[in-house]
Amino acid sequence: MNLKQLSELLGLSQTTVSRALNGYPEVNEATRERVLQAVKETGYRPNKAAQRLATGKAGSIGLVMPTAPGHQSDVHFGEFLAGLGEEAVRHDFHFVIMPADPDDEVAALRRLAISGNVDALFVAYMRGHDPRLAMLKSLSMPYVVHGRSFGSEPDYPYLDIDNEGAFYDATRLLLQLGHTRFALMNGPMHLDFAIRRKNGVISALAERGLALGEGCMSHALMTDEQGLLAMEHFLQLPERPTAILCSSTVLALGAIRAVNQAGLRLGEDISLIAHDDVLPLLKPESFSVPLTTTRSSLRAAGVRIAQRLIGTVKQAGPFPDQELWKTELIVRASTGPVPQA
Amino acid sequence: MNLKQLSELLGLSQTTVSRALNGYPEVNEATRERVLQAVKETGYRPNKAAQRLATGKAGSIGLVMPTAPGHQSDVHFGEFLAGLGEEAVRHDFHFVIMPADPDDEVAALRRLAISGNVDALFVAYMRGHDPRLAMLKSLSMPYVVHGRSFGSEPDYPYLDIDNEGAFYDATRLLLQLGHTRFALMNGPMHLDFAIRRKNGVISALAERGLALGEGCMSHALMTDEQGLLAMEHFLQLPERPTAILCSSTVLALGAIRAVNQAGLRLGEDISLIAHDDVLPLLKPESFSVPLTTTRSSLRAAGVRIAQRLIGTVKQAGPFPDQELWKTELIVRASTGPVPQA
DNA sequence: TACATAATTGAAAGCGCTTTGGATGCCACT
DNA sequence: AGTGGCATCCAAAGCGCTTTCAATTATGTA
Repeated sequence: MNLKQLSELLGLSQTTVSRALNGYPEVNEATRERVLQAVKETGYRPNKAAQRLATGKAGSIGLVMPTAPGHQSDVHFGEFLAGLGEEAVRHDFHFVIMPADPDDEVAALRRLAISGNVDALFVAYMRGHDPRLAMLKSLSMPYVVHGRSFGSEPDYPYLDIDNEGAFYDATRLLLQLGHTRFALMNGPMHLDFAIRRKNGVISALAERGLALGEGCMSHALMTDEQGLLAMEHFLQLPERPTAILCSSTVLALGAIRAVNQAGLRLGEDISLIAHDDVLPLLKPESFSVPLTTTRSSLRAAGVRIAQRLIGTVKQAGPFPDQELWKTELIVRASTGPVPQA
Repeated sequence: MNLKQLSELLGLSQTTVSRALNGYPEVNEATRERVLQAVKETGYRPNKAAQRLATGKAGSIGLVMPTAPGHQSDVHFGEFLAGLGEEAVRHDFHFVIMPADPDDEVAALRRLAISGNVDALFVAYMRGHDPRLAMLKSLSMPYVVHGRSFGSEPDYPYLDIDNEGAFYDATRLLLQLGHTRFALMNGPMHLDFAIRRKNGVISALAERGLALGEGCMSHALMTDEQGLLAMEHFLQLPERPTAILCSSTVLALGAIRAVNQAGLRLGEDISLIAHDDVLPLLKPESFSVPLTTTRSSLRAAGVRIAQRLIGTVKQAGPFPDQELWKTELIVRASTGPVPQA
């Protein structure tokens, strides 16, 4: 069933039917009723490809998903997607996901943009000096970046959380508790958030004349296994750190296992603060020793970015171009005063 | 830059250029070279919407993602998607994800199909007597179901793992170790896999004249928090179970925390077998007590389903319509002989 | 009653691509 | 020279929708 058939059925022109469907004012209310009724009865749905071709709008936002054999999927991706979806469903938008080899993201993004399948782009996993920014700017298609790109001019639309501030605050809390030997368990080194979190820690320490010790910084994928390994490493250090900053509750999971296995007590022998993306599968408050965290909902960020993206496509008023969300520092039981030597 | 402009630039007809690009044989090799060269220089990309309209093929597979405010995202979804993506990227396919309220999945699936945005559908989160099957059959669009629908005639294309067999085998192992008091920590009750796993457990027990005790079965979202709660409940039972079957390593995470908090030892006081979807963030072998598991890679299933879907769209030979994958039972340290009373 | 104005409706021209159904020219072959 | 076959190429017809421009009818005004 297509427009032509439907309009013949109704004895109307395609024009009028199309207008009735799209809410144009110049069509008689009675006719509109009739059309709507017929749509219900026939189950007619406009062909999106044709609509897309005619209007240039697709009602979709595009994103690339890094993937490859052996490339580990990322919990955070799914959670973020849920946020985007939550908003998209309200506007009858959908996503076009372009899977791409992690080495090929720039090209994949360009392909996606040019494909004509999407109205706007969402970009994540930002890196320092990210090469995608230049490409995006040249594209004349709306986009929003999740995160920022350290080292690039901040003249692009983004939504980020204050990673540096979060880890600065977390570090200060631990300093106030008397800790002096710190370690940072971070995400992959090239990612923007990792860079900023590191800076937050370093600058808080520097204010007290301290620094991260030798071997007290790890960069790894954020899985529990990597958390375990990193923590085991920290615990073997001659000057064992007493305060751990951790980029994810997933990492913390493994880290805490290592602490337990070493016979140490979390919150007493070792203090730990993790960043909490509010993943539904892992609640810091239900850890056996509830975790002190810096918190910011990944999902909420997804919702917000979808709002901005969809709003821009629909020309629904101006949105702030750049948003930096503060994180909350929530103190629970995994942090305590430095143990007496 | 569109086809018309490109062809004018080359002094050829759109027909010839189109053919050159799509590998038709009736175009002179020299001309084809020339065209390809021009494409490189101009950066021309065919408009997908137009291609879609003309051919009826979109190079995409569609899926609906259940989402709503308050609806928890699911780790397994992301992992599965990674598998789909891994295969899709090889064929230059992409996904169209339709977010939908969980109550609205049938309609969302239909919208997606009719939208003309996709060539094939992938369907997951199957339920008993799933209403989507009838709709899919009426659709004349290729699809593959991940899982099955208990209670429906198995006359649809699917890929499933042998959930019943897995939990049957796991239960038998525990029976052989002398356990008699069992509990099952399952996923949401309406989901097909949960039904079959339950059946596997029940039938293995029945062979020994045993059954699940009162209150020894939980159905919940597969998060660590729910695992914790369920296990706490089990441990308070007057006839405390000694053998736990668990539908996910994520649930196991919380469950084990409860075991530890109760001062019990995993693999001694309590034996536990979990189903392992091979999530990269949670490796059963790196639990402090490595987990005995039934294993089947969710990601591999994603890859396979993508193969079938894309193969069908590309008409690349026949695929088996129904696949049932065996799981592996991998014995590690979380299972041991029943403790002496 | 005559004419301007508003309210409805349609015809037809695209959107950018694929593909059908010829053309055209060149060659071998009889 | 005449014919058929082959290799190339092209014009034009869609695919299903939106939208411009124009036509028609209904309404209101002088």
